[in-house]
Formats: sequence, C-alpha cells, structure tokens
Amino acid sequence: MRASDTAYAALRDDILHWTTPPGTVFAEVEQAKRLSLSRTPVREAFARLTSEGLLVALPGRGLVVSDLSRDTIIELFELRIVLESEAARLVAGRRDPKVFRELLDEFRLAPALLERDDDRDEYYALVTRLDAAMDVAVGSRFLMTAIRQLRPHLVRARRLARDNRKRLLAAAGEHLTIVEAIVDGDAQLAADATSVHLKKSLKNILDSVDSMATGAIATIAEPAPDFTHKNLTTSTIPTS
Amino acid sequence: MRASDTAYAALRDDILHWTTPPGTVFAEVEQAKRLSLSRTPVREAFARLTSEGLLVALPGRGLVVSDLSRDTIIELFELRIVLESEAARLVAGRRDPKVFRELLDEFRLAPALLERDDDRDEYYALVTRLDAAMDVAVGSRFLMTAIRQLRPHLVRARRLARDNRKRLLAAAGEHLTIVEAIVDGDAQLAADATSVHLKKSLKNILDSVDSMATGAIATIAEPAPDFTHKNLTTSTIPTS
DNA sequence: CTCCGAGTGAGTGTATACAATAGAGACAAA
DNA sequence: TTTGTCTCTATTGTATACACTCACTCGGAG
Repeated sequence: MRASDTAYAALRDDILHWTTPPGTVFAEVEQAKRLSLSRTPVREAFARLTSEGLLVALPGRGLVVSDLSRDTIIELFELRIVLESEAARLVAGRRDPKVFRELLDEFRLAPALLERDDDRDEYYALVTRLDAAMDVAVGSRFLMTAIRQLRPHLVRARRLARDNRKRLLAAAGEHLTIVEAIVDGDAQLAADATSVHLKKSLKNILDSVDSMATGAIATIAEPAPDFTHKNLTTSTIPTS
Repeated sequence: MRASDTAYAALRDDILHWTTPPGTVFAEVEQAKRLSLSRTPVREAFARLTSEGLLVALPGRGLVVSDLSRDTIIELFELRIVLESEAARLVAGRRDPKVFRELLDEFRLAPALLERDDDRDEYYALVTRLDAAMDVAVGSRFLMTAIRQLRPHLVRARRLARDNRKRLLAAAGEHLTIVEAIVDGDAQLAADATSVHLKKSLKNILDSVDSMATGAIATIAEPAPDFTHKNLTTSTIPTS
C-alpha cells in the first residue's frame, strides 16, 4: 500500500468518525509527523480530501474539516434522492434478475433478523450488498461517480442518526419495496420507492439532530478549543 | 499564479480542445520538461485531472486521456438532464426575479442576434450568463458540485457538434421557454423545458457524431489501439 | 485609544535526488 | 512455436531542502 493511501485512509477515517470534528485545522507538517510520513503523500491525501469536499482550504493557515450543518444535510439528501431514484429507475430496466431475486429473498427475512439486536450488523451488511448490486447494475459511469461523491458525506451524516429498532424495521420494509420493484422491472415504482425511503431516512436523521441539546451537531464532538474563537465553527466556510 | 495551476490549465486546455486526443499518454517528466516546471506541480495537475475523469491511470506507463465514446456521451447527458432539470426546478422556486427578468428580455432578442453569423459569440456569452445566474440561484452546494463535474466532459462533447443556424435558433427558443418558466416561478415547467432542451441538444451532437466517417469520434483523432480494450473506468475507493 | 505598517513565523509551493515498481523485450527451455 | 522467467528501463512514489506567501503581532504615530 502506498504511503499516500495510508495517509488518505487515516485522515478520512478520522473525519468520517468525527474524531476530527468540523473546524479542526490540519497542517501538512503536523500530520506528516503524526503519521510518520513525509509531506508529499500527506499533501496528496489533502488534495484528495479537498476535492471530495471533506477538507476546505484556509489560505495561509492550513485545511479545515468542512462543516456539516443541518442545512447541509438537507442539501445532501436533496441531491441523493435525485441521484439514487434515477439509479433505481435505471437498475429496474437493466438489472440481472437473478441477483436481485436472491436479494429479495434475503430482504423478506430481514424483519426476523432485526428481532434480535445482535444481528443488526448482518442487516447492515445486507444493505451494503444491495448497494453493491445496484452499483454494478446502474451501468452509468457518471451517475455512479456522482453518487460515490456523496457517500463520505453520508457516512458523516449517518453518525448523527440514532437507529432504533422501529426505524430499522420500517427501513427494511422500504428496501423490500424497492427490491420488489426492481425484480418486477417497474422502473417508476423503483424510483418512487427509493425517494420515499430516502425522505424517511432524512427525517430520521433530522429528528436525531433536532433532539440533541442546543440544536447542534457540535454536541457530538467539541471542536478543538483554539478554533472556537475564530469564525470557523460557523457555516460560513465556502466549499470550493 | 501557482505553477500547478499553470500546468493544470495547460493540460486541461489541451484535452478539452482535442489537441491531445483520447488515448494520448502523459508522463510526469515529459510534461514537466515541456512546461518548464518540476514534476511536483505537474503531478498535482495530473491528480486533479484524474479526479475529474479526464485522465485515467495506466499503471507503469503513465496517464491516458480518457475515452469519449458515443455511449459515454449518452451517459453524460442522461445525468446532465437529471441534474440540470432539478437545478431549474430549484431555481424557479428560489430565484431573484429581477435577474431573470433581465435575462428574459435578452433572450427575446436572441433570434435577431443570430440572424448575423458574426454575433454567434454574443449569443454564447448570453447562454453563459444564464448558466452563471442559475449557478448562483440554485443554492445547493452539492448539486452545483455535481453539475460542475460534468462541465469539462461537456466541453469536450460540444466540440463534436456542428451548430448550424437552424439548431441555434431552436436552442434560443428552448432557452426562452426555460427562462420564462423561471420568471413565472413554474418549477415543473422549468424542469421539463430543461429536459426537452438537453435532449434536443444531445440529439444534435449525436447526429454530428453519426455523420462522421467510420462511426466515430475516432475520426477526429485516432486513439492509440492498445488502450481501447483496457478497463479505463475510474478507480474505486471503498466507502469503508 | 485606534489605526497603520513592517517584521516574523508558520505554513504551503516548488525543485530535485533517490527508491520502488511494473511493463517490455530478450532469451532459453519445453 | 510457445511459454516462462529474467533483466532492463521507463515511470511513478517518497523524502527533503529551500523559496515564497500570507496571517498574526507588535510597535509607533496620529
């Protein structure tokens, strides 16, 4: 594995897991020392993270972990709904029936799976397999690229959500509807069901966010103290 | 201006103007020498172009200018239609009426503008102003980022199209309909009119492509034969 | 007390040397 | 003739020194 990949993976994980919350400032030398690498691979990792929108350049001071406000999450899902509905529509037309028929059988068993809290991970794995199957079946390079661009931000947003069993059961039902539509080749239904699912998913996240103290995401992780007096924690940082 | 920006701009222009056609292989040292720079900024430019999908890594041999086949153009427009229709829908709801009312007046005069071939550039400039106004009015960071990602590819595709006066007049009418819908705040019409416009625009490009000899874009510039069968899709980074 | 400007330092931007790697071709063996 | 391997070489990957830029600060003038 290349050193730049190591740096990229490490920094990306830190950001996605809120270890380095929005507002955290990164500098090349500092991170190079921490990761025991030279500046070059760190620099490359920074460039990748910046192009993904996870970091934002702060002229003369370094790079700051981008903000993820309530409004940003809404914008994120607005686009996600458009893209994934379209993806579902395409998949319903182009799918390999066998693959999705198997997934359908599994999703029918999902509620049983969710009865026991222990198997929650197994359900998440199933959803991941569905995503992977869709990725393959979409067959549009550009659409997939656009969807992939959203994923890191979605991972960050998901960590704000609290998945209770009720929500998971509902989600399982929504997924079932989507897969059924795909197997049936009903493109419009697949698109609409995806839209429904994602809107409910967004609502779940927003409910979690709103129920947090002081209406703020910042509660999850306190920004480093030496940045709080700057206007970094406010959402005014442009993202390229 | 930073050296890496110089390198990026130079290479990007070459690719967008088909000076370096699909299949052209770039190497860091070679380009560094040509541009009288060190490898570092060239390397950074390569990274940016790769993340935009204009270059594709060819392990051990360098980077190759990505392919732009007929099918790719269709995929490109499939996504463009989805994104820009959505953008138009949002703008119709969030627009600043004054700005678009002015644009409306200008588009009403567009046919007269197009009567003389000389003023074609002026019409292109008007379209550019419309795009810029929409960019501002959309108000969604993620949607705009996604649209911007398509632009370089669209520039490449556009150079395959032959804009005759008839097509331009029709396009002017389509634009007029879009702007009218935005001024009226009719979101659905704005979206649909955008979809219509882009589908006609795609058809125009495809007609141009198809009327070229030997099925292709390759006529413009012969791709090196040994890259066409390679798997040139962009590398996939796991979402972890 | 406020404002302006030069100094200072932290941080990025660039060049370049050296290391690692992966294709390409030659050559030998089956 | 084919196939496997070995070596060579072109190209990228990494480290590091040095140059430059800009934000922050401190001091002096108003």
